[in-house]
Amino acid sequence: MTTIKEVAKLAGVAVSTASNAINGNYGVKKETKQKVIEAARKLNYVPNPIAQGLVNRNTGNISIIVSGPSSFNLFNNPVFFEVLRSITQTLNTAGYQAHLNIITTEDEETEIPRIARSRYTDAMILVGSRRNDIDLAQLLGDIDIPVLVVIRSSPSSGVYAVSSDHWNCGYKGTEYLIQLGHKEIAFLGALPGVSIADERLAGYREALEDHGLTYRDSLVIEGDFYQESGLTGIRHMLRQVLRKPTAIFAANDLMALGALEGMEQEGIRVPEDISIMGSDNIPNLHLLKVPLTTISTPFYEIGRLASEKIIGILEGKDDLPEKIVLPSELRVRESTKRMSS
Amino acid sequence: MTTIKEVAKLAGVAVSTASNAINGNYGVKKETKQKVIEAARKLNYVPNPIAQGLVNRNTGNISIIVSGPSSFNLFNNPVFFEVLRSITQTLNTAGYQAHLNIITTEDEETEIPRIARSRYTDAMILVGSRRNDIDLAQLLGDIDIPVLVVIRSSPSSGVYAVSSDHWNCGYKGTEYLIQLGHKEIAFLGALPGVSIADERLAGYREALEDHGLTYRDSLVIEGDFYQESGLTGIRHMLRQVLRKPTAIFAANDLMALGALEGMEQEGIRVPEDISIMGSDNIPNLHLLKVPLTTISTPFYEIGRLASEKIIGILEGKDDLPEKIVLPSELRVRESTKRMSS
DNA sequence: CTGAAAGCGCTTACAG
DNA sequence: CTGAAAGCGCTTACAG
Repeated sequence: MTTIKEVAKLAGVAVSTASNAINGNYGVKKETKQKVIEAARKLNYVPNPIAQGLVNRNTGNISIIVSGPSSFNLFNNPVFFEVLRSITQTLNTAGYQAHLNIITTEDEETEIPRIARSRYTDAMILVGSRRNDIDLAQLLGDIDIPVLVVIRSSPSSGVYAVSSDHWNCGYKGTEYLIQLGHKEIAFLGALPGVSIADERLAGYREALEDHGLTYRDSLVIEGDFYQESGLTGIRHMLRQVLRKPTAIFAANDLMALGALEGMEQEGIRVPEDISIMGSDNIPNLHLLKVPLTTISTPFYEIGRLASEKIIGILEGKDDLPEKIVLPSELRVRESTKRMSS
Repeated sequence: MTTIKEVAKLAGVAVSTASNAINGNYGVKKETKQKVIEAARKLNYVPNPIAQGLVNRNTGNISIIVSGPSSFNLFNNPVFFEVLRSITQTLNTAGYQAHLNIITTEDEETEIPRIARSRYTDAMILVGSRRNDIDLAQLLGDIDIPVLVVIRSSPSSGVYAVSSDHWNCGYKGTEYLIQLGHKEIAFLGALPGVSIADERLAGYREALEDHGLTYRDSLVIEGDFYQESGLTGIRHMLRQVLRKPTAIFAANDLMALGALEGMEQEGIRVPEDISIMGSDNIPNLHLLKVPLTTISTPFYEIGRLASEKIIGILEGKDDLPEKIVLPSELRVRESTKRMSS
């Protein structure tokens, strides 16, 4: 590995002028600069980022922390890879490295502070945490590097967020079902205190009320945004409730998949007996037994803006708002149908 | 950020003994060691890995490079996240950090050497490259840090590999179709020079021949292991060939999904008209219109062993073989049926 | 067992 | 415009 010392030697200058020539910081005569550049090229010189990091007090690394359920065989969501892809590409293009950590909800409490203190990273981007806002705010309060959460709203000031409009997603989805003539609409994915769930639920509720329908707790089903909870949640609800809903709004596609499975097990046909829609628009929904109507979330765009925001903060040229909210879109497929009443 | 200097000061010793006490390298009196440990604890001392890296000449980072097609909207495979999850967890448990790079096939040529030379990383794990073995061997030949490829065989000596038995996968899948009475079996996913494709194809061919069936080029369909190629490949084949196959072995599930879609567009029923099976066992195949029969690949296990292997190499206690091959299993669902002849 | 010194590869004031 | 010196936070021989 060639060092700046060797470059300086070949160019016949001091290491400090070699450094200045390469980084263009201080005034360097044109010719000497040329000599140094030439020597560096000849020797295939690549500055050692570790050494640079030591003096510059930064690492060029940004940690992406993906958090998921502790039963790891449930820990899968096609959304994650899409977000990782856009974050790492944006980061790399800007000359940063992405550190990846994949942890469980339980480990957040020890791992997040550990990673922040490790000095391996200049900032962190949080993906997928299902911790409620109050606890998350507390956990992130002690972190002294920039923190950004993605696909959920900021739990507290000082924590940046890039997300889509969850309230609107809940509202728009529910309104669509109402327009199809449904009056008994269930909500799948209540998770009190977690903003993404609270906001989608609030949108659902307001859509109902705006259209003169009654919000009822018995039609609100808990779910943790993983598939299994959709399956168990829907089966439980179907057995409990006297008047079955005619439609279900699921707060994400994964739970909708679970619900599809649960309804199949209960002998309920979709959409003939019950309509269902999801949210997110994960890949290949059109190939399902019942192609799923959903509301898309712009994951690639979210990841891109999250990275740009974090880089802006680190480089002191942050021109994006503290909270970025992107729009989402309805994608109608075959799991929802007009009431034939 | 507290440094070892402050720890040493509080403990009343020199920084070198503080260092020795903490790292336990040289002999240190029990009491002084205690004093140092205590001081470090009190000050919440975390060694700066950047500084350590500079003297130890390692970074503690391992790069995971995921490579995919250049048309990025096609770049999605649920397999990737599963592999990332197992690699990063294993790496982190052993005290290493995962660097993530997500690139395109085209960029491999510039990015892989760049990452290797960047000094940001001690080793690299390659995921998803569809470059043919000869070119890959050449590309990796110049890399002077340990390189391991995952889910494909090693293209050359010096490159480590952790994979499943692709030949057996092709053989076992084809044999299953033969046992169902099929005699005209197509292979979807030929990609000459790429070991995973070549090996699955070789297994397919040998299964045919072992059972007295003729291998025919016209039934071998090209595919790049992404979904789109399954769709176009199958449509093309169905229009070209005179005698339609009664079954298809797809070299991965993603192409099988594309094929499912293509056959639907061509008005062909699965499995009534044509049986199809995939490989990999990605999530939620049981929820498809036609639940897909497949051969599972142990992705989590592959990622875990890949990380252990790389760590073993870096730490000089490598006790795993240079090429690790794991078994895969048949998962029968509804996309394959017995010939009713 | 302990500490002073040198050095990892770089950058940043500062003198000339 | 150029170079000698100091320093980033650590570890590693080496002298005592």
